[in-house]
Amino acid sequence: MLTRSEEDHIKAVYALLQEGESAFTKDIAERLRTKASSVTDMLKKLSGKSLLKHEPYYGAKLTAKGQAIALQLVRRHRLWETFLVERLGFGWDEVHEVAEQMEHVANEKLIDKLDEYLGHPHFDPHGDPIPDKQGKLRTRKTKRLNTCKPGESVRIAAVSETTDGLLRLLDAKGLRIGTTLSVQDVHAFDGSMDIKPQRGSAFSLSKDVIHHLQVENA
Amino acid sequence: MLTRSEEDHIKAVYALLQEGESAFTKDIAERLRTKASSVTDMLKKLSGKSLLKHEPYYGAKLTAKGQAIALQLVRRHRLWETFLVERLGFGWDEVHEVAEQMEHVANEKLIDKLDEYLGHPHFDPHGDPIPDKQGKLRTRKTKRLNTCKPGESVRIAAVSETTDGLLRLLDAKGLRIGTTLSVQDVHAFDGSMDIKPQRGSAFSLSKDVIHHLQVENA
DNA sequence: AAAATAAATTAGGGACGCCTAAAAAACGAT
DNA sequence: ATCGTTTTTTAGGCGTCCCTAATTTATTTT
Ligand SMILES: [Mn+2]
Ligand SMILES: [Mn+2]
Ligand SMILES: [Mn+2]
Ligand SMILES: [Mn+2]
Repeated sequence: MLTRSEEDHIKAVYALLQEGESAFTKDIAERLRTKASSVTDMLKKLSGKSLLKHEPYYGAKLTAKGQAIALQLVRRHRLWETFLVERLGFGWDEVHEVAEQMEHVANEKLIDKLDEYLGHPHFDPHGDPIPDKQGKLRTRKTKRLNTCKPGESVRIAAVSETTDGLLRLLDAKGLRIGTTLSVQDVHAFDGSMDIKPQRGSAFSLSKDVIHHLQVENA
Repeated sequence: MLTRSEEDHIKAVYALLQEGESAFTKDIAERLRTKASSVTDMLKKLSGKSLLKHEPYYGAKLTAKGQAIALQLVRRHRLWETFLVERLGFGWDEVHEVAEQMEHVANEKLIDKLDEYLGHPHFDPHGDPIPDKQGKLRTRKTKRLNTCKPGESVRIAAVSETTDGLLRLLDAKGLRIGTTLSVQDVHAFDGSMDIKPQRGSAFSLSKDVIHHLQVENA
């Protein structure tokens, strides 16, 4: 049985490995709002449990066993987020912290039944894929909105590296998962983009917003 | 913010105070499957936080503050149990351990929304009352089935001091919350009782079972 | 009232998860 | 190649929560 702290470290390593070759001490510490020395301690401990390989000074990578655990945690987190939004009526900007706690409730039957209750969803409220019981992720070909050219028509598939503030801004602009929009203009000066949702009139989005939007062709 | 262990100790004290004047170290330890010396440590700590009063050698009583916390914990525990049984389809003998973990997820909005989602239930799957947001408990006048006399007709209101084995036995006999039955005979020899459910034929229940059944007049 | 027993507390210690400060290693820029 | 900066590790320590063993207090028996 893993502790909450062990689980959070494994999840942080997993997330960082999505971005790069190796998960570095500093980045793990930053994610978990802890100190590098604490992370080193934990990497040693998890390494001893064969959940990851720690190459001192060169970061950590998950073992197959560690990755399987990470995927289960991601599964739990995203299923609970889905439950909170779809059943309890939480806003998509309110669920992360709660799911961060709920993901540590360890009971296989609970997650199986929750998954079934929700109708085996493939994506969470932020558009992130939910691993199935075997840890398999549904992949899609998406690109970031900032890479799109004027004239393109796309659908919002996910919001990446979400923060509550970003999600509230999107809410305020009426943008959500599934919203279809066309790119009207891109301004080189500030990297902003003029877009027009399928329903509603056009408006502008800053560079800071558009690179968080993962879109797929409409 | 309280730790899981602190919360479990408060809940144990609360439960024991339902039975007696004071909650004793030994009984708390037994409930939490820990040692008396560990309990003493924790009682000191909680006493320092003004959540209970510890009279060395004479047990502990909750303060108003401690009792309010205990009631919120009981509320969370029983709401999650209700969710697990009514929404996820768990058996009433399977939910205690899971709820024991979920009750420690601390988020007021979560519990408010869960309560609403479940339709503000007043009783959990075992017939135990669910405190409302203010900690108020609905009281009923119930008695234990072993105190009933032949000829009485009663309804099962709750199962007290539940264990999974007891609940499975009741399941097997078709007895659940709300079942109406009449007392046919009581055998002084072994304390067993012959009962007849409203629908179905009569059978016998052992002393060990009937004193766990809280009933109200049908 | 003394002895035996039961219950609770104190003393001391281990594992864990976190910290700060110091030392070591790696990296980037000249 | 060396210097300064950044990153990581190591060393040492603290609070929590748990334990066993020893001691103290309370209760029950004789
Ligand atoms: Mn978490
Ligand atoms: Mn999410
Ligand atoms: Mn608990
Ligand atoms: Mn219950």
